[in-house]
Amino acid sequence: MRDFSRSLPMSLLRAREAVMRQFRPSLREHGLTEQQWRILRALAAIEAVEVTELARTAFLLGPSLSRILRDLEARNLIERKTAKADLRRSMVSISEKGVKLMASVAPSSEAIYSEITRRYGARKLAELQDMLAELERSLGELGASDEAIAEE
Amino acid sequence: MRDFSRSLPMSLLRAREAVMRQFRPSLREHGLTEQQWRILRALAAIEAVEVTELARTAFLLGPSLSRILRDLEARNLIERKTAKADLRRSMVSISEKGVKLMASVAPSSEAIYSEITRRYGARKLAELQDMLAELERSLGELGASDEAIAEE
DNA sequence: GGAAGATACTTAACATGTTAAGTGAATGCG
DNA sequence: CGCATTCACTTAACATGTTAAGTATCTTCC
Repeated sequence: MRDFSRSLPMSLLRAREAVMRQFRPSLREHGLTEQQWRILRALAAIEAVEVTELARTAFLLGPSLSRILRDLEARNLIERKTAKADLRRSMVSISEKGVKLMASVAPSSEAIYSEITRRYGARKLAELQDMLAELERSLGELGASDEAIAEE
Repeated sequence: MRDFSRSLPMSLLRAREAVMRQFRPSLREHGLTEQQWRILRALAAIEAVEVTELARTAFLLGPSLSRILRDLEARNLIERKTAKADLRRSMVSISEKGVKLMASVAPSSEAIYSEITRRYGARKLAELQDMLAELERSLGELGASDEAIAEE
């Protein structure tokens, strides 16, 4: 069996950890986890979104998102309103306080990203991202999460 | 601010998830999580290891590993002995039952890996792994986990 | 050889990942 | 219309990630 330390999942895990290790301390100083930061960033780009759509863009599972939104709301970093037309849906948006928090984190976050780009090389980084995207495509078509296949 | 869905951390996260989505169902059928599987694979390659060294090879933090080893031991998949020379250290090894479980999982795991390689391309896969390894190197030198730097 | 510091874990506490089950609200359709 | 199905979330339960604190053992150095 292949030396598992050189398997694709391990390579991806280690690479991602190497990257996140750069960001976590800064986020932590601002009282944010990686996931909370993803949510704020996703929200900053739009007026309001449904929870399900937010889960897709922030790449979080529903249950995780549910909990995190509860906490972010308690901290007044986001706001929710139930949609008028469909009481099941709730629209989530970033609050003014959330925007301010983002503004305070963004500079250091940008600086870290720039430093990563500088060390690894911008061209190489773009190449890597392309290859990762194609890996996703290669696997996405078949192994998607909820294929309508008989549960047996 | 950069569209975060195209950021490096997200690219790596999505790619890894696309890969792991292929493996999880098979592991699950055998009652193993991804991390438990990593540990068994790491143990299969050697006679016995210290916990700290195992944490390094399986890429798990100490506390996670502590819990998982407790559970794997309860399931009789691994064995531990405290080292004679140093009572702090404990040597971990895979049990016979653990070896058998691995043997039952390995075929499907290998098949999945082969299919991923086939879909993405062996050459491309090797290239990707090289680029990931270099990303690690680029970032590892400075941002390592425990640099002896003033706590402020 | 004995106290201070370092080491190898383990526990604790809280946040998230993951799957299954629950809840209330829309939809489809006879 | 009415009832079964689907949908959009939320809760529950258990496993892991992450940081801090705890415990026992070992090492160092006077």
